[in-house]
Amino acid sequence: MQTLLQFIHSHPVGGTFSKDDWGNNDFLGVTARIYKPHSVICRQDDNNDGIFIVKSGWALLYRGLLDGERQIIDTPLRGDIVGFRSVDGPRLASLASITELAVYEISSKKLVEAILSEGRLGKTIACSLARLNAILAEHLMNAGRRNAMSRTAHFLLELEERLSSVGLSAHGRYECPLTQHELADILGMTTVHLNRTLGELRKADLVAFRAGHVEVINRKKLVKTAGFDSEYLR
Amino acid sequence: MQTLLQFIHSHPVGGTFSKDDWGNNDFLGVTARIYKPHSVICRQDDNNDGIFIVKSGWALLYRGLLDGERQIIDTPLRGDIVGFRSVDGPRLASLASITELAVYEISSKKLVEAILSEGRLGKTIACSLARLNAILAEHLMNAGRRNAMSRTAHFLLELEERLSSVGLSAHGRYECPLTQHELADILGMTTVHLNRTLGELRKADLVAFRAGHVEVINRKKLVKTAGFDSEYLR
DNA sequence: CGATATGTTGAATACGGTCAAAAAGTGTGG
DNA sequence: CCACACTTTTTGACCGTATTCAACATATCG
Repeated sequence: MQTLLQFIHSHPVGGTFSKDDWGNNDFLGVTARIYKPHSVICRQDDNNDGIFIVKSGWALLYRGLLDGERQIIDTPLRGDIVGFRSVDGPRLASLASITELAVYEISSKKLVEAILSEGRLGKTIACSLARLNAILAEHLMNAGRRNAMSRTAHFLLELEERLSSVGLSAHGRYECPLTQHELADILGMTTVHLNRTLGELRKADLVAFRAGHVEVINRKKLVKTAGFDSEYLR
Repeated sequence: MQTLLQFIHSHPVGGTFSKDDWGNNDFLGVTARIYKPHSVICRQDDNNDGIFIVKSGWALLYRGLLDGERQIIDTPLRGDIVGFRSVDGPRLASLASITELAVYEISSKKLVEAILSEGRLGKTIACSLARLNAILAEHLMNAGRRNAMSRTAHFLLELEERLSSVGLSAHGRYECPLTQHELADILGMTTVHLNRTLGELRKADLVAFRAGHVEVINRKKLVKTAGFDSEYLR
């Protein structure tokens, strides 16, 4: 069973981690816990303060509204850190698995202690948060200022880029287990409208999303309709 | 002229900073630079890598689309840190002043060095980023899943809370120099529709936004229409 | 095979956008 | 203090994108 330490040193774990930045803490010895597909790893408003690092699989980080609507905040992938808060307090979002999911869980308190004693770890965490920030800002642009077409196109290109940086995409193709319902909750639109939009993207030979598989067909045109620039994912 | 060090130790600078967390770095001796209203402090795609800490005044952090639309990502206020990136590279967003604005600017490189040698600073920066994360996630919920009414209500409540934590709001009243056009670019809607929405909020005696001044009238009903819970701002 | 989740399509509706113009506010110089 | 220009706010009429509701088709799974 691979420990967190071994995972951090293993081949492509995003631009997030550089080796040796994690000091020598006991939590590096933890092994990943495996969750079945569609299980809830932690729930919004819960009071446990663990932090998760995704080892493999797909997950959803989402916040619910009182009226039952939800917005998916992010789809944490291999190497992403989830759940760091600036203060003690209940969780702001829920985390659920889509596929089988392996995550390392470490105590928030211990992580903060480790940051305090090892500057490089602080930098690592700060950089990971800064990247998530950039992603959230781009999602905000999506929801606020792009129409259904370019929004959808943009997110599919983002996924490709993120997956490819952890070795899970190549040649414009990748596996994507998201349902259209989940995609809609990411993009802030209805399932029905997303479905029609995906249809249009397919008909225009830009990108095909079907059966858990995405294929970029005409990258140039797709990038143009999306207004996509991958700089924010670096 | 107050140095960054003195500022950090001065009375309410959010929950962002705790005293003594900044170690002993030369950049703590910088003094704030003053910008006139409506000046551009830095521009998206620029290659300077400075980091800004707002001392006083209102600013806008925004990203532009190719078609000329823009989405305002955040309104950094007293004590907020702007511009930290996970990697070297061009700026992802522009920063502009609305009012006269005083900001400390420090070199990204020096800050990272300081983080590496002083764990407490890493923690401080990480916490600041985590809070910004929470704010961005909430803005994403706004744009994605709340209608014009509750979205507007929600943001006005957020501003009140954020301002109050740095001593700039009390008794449900605060100064807010944002134009309706800027507010619309924050909320991802058009000026015209925002104007009508503000009218409705006023007519319903929930909150009044006029002449650079906001007044919460019926907090209970406002919180309810917004679905507002301030936990994410802690 | 039946049950449930997911995807697809159609028709009616609504929320917010677009376009245009007027009213009110702000600032500047004569 | 007024005239002028400019920005910001407000209002009206019309339009379009995305939502809603509903039905049906197609996978997926025990």
